[in-house]
Amino acid sequence: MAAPRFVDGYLGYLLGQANHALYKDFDAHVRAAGLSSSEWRVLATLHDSEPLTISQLANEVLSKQPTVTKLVQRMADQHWVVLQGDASDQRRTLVAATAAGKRLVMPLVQEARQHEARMLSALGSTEKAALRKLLGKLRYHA
Amino acid sequence: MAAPRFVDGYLGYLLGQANHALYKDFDAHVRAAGLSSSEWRVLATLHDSEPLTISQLANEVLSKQPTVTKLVQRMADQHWVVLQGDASDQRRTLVAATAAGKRLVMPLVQEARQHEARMLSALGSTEKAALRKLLGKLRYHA
DNA sequence: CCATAATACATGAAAATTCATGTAATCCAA
DNA sequence: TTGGATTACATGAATTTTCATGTATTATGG
Repeated sequence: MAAPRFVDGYLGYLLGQANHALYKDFDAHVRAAGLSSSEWRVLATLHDSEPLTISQLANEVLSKQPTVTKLVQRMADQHWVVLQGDASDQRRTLVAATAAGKRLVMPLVQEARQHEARMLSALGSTEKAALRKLLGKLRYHA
Repeated sequence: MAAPRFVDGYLGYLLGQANHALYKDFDAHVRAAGLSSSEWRVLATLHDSEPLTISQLANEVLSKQPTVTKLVQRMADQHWVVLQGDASDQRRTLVAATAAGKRLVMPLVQEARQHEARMLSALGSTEKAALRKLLGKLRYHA
């Protein structure tokens, strides 16, 4: 038998693989709706949220600020989001989902819930709770 | 109290956040060694592995085939990997880490082990085992 | 106040990624 | 066999992301 590879036991690798498995499976739905995965993450975040600043959004969607600046500019061109200055701090740009953006993403959110349920059907309810708790701990501890 | 956002309960989001937290923290070490995160993943995979084809590697590092083709070409220019045709199937290109590539990545692998241990120190040993098992299940079930 | 620092974002250039497609090698069924 | 799929990879063009930097606004210590 071959010696086990480093990556096969490495948490970063396991997390990445699990994350990718979830993402890749659902990506077809996202593309079918006419969105890129970045755009999906933005709209999934904004559709039931207060407007967020560029930086807050960058943190949410795990990207860099210039990436998000340009991403939301493209999305604004398609009228999926609106950008407006924050009156209380003129350095900030607030990003909000438009009605059109919400209409576009709503069915996907429903599909995401169903997809998640299918993925989690392999786990018992105790395991599900444990997983969420463990992921939360990891994220917090980083 | 504000209504909970969709993303805050969404598994994909939690996985992504946990993954990013792990990655972001370690990325400074990777950059300090003169590697991009893609290059780190390639060398971490190859340093204790048999040579892999481009497609196998793309699957391992969660990228697309053209991305990896060009990535390993750049890495070959720096003599971190070598590319050679597979004699038994001339369509294939095999990628292997060079001695220089291994020397470069070895200290990082050690740091990764330590970093992982620090991250996991928030969890008990039962929790650690549970986490690995759960991630494995998710990945398999996708 | 004021000068300085810090914050928030935009932008141009460079780099990386991805898509669409092309080519060559292999497989396989008739 | 052999001709049509299939597989594996490379490549050019387009897109996206990132880096480095610049500008404007807000915070803060003296």
